[in-house]
Amino acid sequence: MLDLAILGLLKERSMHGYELKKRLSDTLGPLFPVSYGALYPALKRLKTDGAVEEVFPQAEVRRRKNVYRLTSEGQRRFDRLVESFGERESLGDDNGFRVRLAFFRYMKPETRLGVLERRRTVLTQRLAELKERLSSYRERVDAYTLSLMRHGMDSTERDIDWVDDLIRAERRAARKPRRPRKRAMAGASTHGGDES
Amino acid sequence: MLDLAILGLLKERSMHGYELKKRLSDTLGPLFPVSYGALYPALKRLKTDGAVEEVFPQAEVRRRKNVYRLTSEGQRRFDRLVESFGERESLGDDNGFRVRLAFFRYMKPETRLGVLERRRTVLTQRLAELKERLSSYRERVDAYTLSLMRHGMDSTERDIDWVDDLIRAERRAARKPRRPRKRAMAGASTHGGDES
DNA sequence: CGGTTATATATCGGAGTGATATATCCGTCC
DNA sequence: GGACGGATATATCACTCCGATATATAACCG
Repeated sequence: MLDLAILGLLKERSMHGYELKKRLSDTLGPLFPVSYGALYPALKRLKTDGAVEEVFPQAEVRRRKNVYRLTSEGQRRFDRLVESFGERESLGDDNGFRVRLAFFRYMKPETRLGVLERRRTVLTQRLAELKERLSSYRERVDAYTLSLMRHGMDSTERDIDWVDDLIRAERRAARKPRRPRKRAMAGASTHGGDES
Repeated sequence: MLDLAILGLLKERSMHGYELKKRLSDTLGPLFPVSYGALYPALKRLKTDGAVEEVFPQAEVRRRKNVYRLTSEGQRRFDRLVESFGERESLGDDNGFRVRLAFFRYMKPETRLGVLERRRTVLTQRLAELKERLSSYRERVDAYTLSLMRHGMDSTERDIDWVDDLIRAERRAARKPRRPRKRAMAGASTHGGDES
């Protein structure tokens, strides 16, 4: 999860921890919160595993920033993580999808479609579960819980619509390949946000 | 978080771990996922802290279920946890609000309003943050991330509307006190679900 | 009777949170 | 110029939670 985000950012260029965190928080903000307590241990882990390596900038004494570069092993790791979406990810893990979406540009079109479709499946199951619970517990729960369930269903339905838009846009782009260059994704652009 | 849910359920009646988990998953389902790996340690902790105590049902050899009862210390703990909403809870913690809502019936009207208003503040801040990021990074992010941000804003706006409905209903109920008994919360019932 | 499913508790490694500590670097106000 | 505050930068801590797994017994059913 965090690994994926780190590896994804390092694909663009080498960075140090603080910058990584800044980048993630700046663009995704509350959609994917990152804490230092997770980030620095993750970097250490990735370094141990050989997915990233430390790079020492030209000068000599500059030992205050730890700059990391993606290795080829890290490249492979990123691809593996991307493909694995939907296997380890649980019903409650919405961040996983968001992060993957944020790095969609690095994936092959088929991979993108696969991720979107698995996401759709998860959301559909969630919706079915909520409907099921609502109908069998309607009488027994209080008005607050009822409202919670209903809003949960509404939100999930909207998330599904959004994913459907993304799927449609992806299919459209697959049919008439890279023409609009800058103007892709037009259909999906009126939607935003995600999750439960 | 989990503590609050456990304590809240035990207010109704004494239960053992498995039943607790079942109850939570049955009513809240994917809106508040509970794992045994969190539940059993939490029960042990609460017992050590004196918030719950083990109760041995009449018979002698029935040592297969560990039934827990809420103590008066546990009662106080529940109240404290409820009031503390918004202090420890971060931007990313949407479960906290959901669980509290599921136990709203045990709170005083003022407490309910307080929780709702703090929730509203968090969501408003989140929305502002998303808007801010969208406007300052619009040119630099790809279409996928853009769509993600937009959907995030949409969802957050809907969440705010929902909370507003709940607040209105709460205020209404405060003005003409407990008349409709069963038919409270009418205004908020067309909405449901939550979170980014 | 044996097999499957539901009930029930426990524990483990790994990962994330929120807090805190501790530096250095940089601008700027007096 | 030097004190101060804020941004930069890394690290670690206790705690909580997740997902998986192990291990029982009870209940149902053909």
